[in-house]
Amino acid sequence: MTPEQLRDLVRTAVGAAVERGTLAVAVPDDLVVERPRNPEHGDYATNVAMRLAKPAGRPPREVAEVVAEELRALDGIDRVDVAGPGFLNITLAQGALGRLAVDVVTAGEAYGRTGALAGTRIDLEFVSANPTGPVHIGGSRWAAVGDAIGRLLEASGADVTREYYINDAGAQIDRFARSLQAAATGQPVPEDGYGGTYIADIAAQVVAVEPDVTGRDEAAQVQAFRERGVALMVDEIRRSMEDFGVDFDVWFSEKSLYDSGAVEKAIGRLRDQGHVYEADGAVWLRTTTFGDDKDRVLVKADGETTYFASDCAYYLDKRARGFDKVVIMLGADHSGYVGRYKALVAATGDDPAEHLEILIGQLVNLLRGGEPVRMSKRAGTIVLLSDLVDAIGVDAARYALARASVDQMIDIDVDVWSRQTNDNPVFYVQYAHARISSLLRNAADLGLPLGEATAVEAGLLTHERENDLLRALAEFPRVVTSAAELRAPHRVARYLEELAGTYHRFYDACRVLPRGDEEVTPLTTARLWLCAATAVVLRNGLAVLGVSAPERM
RNA sequence: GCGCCCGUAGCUCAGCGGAUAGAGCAGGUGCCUUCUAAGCACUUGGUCGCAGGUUCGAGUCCUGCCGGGCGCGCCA
Repeated sequence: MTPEQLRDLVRTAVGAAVERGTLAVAVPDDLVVERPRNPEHGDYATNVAMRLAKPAGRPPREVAEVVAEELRALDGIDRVDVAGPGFLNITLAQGALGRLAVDVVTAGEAYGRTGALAGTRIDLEFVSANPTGPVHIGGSRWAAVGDAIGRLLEASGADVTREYYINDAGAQIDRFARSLQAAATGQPVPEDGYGGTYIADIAAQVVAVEPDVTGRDEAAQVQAFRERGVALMVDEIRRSMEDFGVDFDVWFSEKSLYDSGAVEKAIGRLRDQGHVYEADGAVWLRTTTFGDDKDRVLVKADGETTYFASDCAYYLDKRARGFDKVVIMLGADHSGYVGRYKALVAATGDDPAEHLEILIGQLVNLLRGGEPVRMSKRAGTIVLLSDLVDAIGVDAARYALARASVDQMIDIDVDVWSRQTNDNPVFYVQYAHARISSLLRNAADLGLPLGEATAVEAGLLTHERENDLLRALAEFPRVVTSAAELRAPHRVARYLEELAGTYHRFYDACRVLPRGDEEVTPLTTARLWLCAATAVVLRNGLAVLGVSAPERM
């Protein structure tokens, strides 16, 4: 039995009491059934009586007794105790809990998935690093976390489009193009240009494709380096994302919004809606109407449009593509962007609370040997996502980046991370999976298939460690659901660490396979199912994080 | 100055109003002729930054302070 099923039983019990007239309240729909920390408090506990005490106008413990009485009569419940201030401590009937092992294996990949967001189309934008250089280590966090959030939303049934916004318009792209041109022609790095070694690589690639490029006039050269260079840079970024296990569905060009006239149209639309005005020679969007700190410029006095102007067009484009919700993940260095973006959405006539969600994640702190490293594209002290992957591998990198709350700043010391790969909890989790895989291989070698689900005597799983493991497995769907709701993939990681620990302790205490000439018993089979169920949950959980579940280590 | 985030064990961090606050690492002591020891058991370690408030109950919510990070451009 899962906590969800038990919650339904509790609801049924409350309803029965109301029916009977022993309790005068409305049946709550937000009641909580959870696994108590202390095993003496039963398999599950609920605070429903404490929540109902006030509406019922009776002491919590009295309400608890009433509900407990109804609950005891239900199927699958062994005992119900009233404890403390009014908790109901519930112990499930033999077998009701163990049956979960069979249910999990049967559900397989579907275990933990829900339909909570079925029918919702979500556009999820993350990373979106400028195509003026490779993705550095700061962007790696958003790659790991953003993709995991996408997987979580998908696990909740949402239709997710992963999107990368390519800032291929504007001044920084001009600087990039001029830097390429300078590198190709042997000139020094321009003022405010980019000087990393990758610039020379890209420049050489452009020249390889267009050997005569350096013979053209200045403007034509810069033009060619801009187009070819950006395309090559985007290719490189795409490759590093793919190598990291992140596949974007859409690579959206900012420049295309200008080329198609979408930016002009967006400004026109906002003007028609009465939110645009002119002052000091510039065109402004009156975002203060919608709670922003100050109004924002769309077109500068020199006639150039701002980044914000293309954002207006970009948002409208996303909505026109049919997304119900636009989610954007940004680093804390862009937190000032939230207010104006919400205002923009409101100005278009949408409700920001419904259609927009901006997730802010704290920045990574890059260290080397304990010393802070200041990254500079000019000085070449840039540390790349690929450097991290080369050092510790995709699994370890993704896991380490995703296991921290995005509200928390994290230190990445490539030296330390490289040296201490065995300290990365990912291996603890993966090891549990490899261990089970090995055990199931051995079982197969002994001619011990799992067999028919109906034949499993789940009631035999009565050992304390077995119960711990079953309860942990039962939690998984709730962990996924809440992690998805909170956009907090780190919760899945932390859960997996607990599950792995629970499994290791079970493994230590409960022999699964017969040794020597021992006989195969129904308990052997039941435990095999329990192991298989654990492997399923470890796989499903790791999959949410984009981390592999190895069969051997 | 204003906005957002953080402050929990020696270190790095979990803890979406619940019972005796947890994990990893670091330190100490044990456990492999039997399913993977990348494991397990035991053990050391806490004014949950400080002060008020809200309530049956606060690490969690509110207010004010202290300390740290980020942001407050006709930059991106």
